[in-house]
Amino acid sequence: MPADLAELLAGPPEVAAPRLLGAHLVSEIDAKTVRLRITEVEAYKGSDDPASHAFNGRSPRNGSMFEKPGTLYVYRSYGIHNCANTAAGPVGTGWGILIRGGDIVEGEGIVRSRRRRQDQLTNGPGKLTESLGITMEHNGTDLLDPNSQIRIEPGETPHMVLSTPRIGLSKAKDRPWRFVAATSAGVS
DNA sequence: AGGATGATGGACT
DNA sequence: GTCCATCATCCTA
Repeated sequence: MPADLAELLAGPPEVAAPRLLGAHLVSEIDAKTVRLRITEVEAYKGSDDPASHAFNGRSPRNGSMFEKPGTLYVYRSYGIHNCANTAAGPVGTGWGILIRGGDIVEGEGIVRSRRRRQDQLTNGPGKLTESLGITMEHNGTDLLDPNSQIRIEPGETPHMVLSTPRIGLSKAKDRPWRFVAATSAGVS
């Protein structure tokens, strides 16, 4: 819960990502509001990061990650799921933060109507986008604009943050750029 | 509780 | 043709 999200996201993703934990990801689609408290993120650092989609430069697919910090980058994963990132860092760097998980603050009924499975609702990047109704058509949305259908808003600071290697990668497994909010109840 | 697998689209060689 | 920043389901135990 950075004082200023725009300022935070303008910085390097491995610094901004852990501080994004606790912020809210809000979707307001078809007059249905879902609000999540972000609990799990991963940093990707463009041309400095072999695991990043932006490692080989800008392309039609990853273009929105090169836009201003706070721009939503949605990509299709394994032909089935959508995953949501926010652009970070100076324009043109291709740095970004993948939003992997969150806790539902508002709109659980909406989420349940969108998900077939009724457990494990928002604890993975594909599940999270399905729960929020985020699709490719939202690619490029300004997450910092209060008028956007998909937004990030300031939230609460987690008590503790854990960092681990990122999930599902074959490259750059050494970077501990996955960040998880730990509560007093425990972690995962 | 944990490992294997199929689904499926787009980017890239 | 191959490689995925995944998920749900179907096994074996």
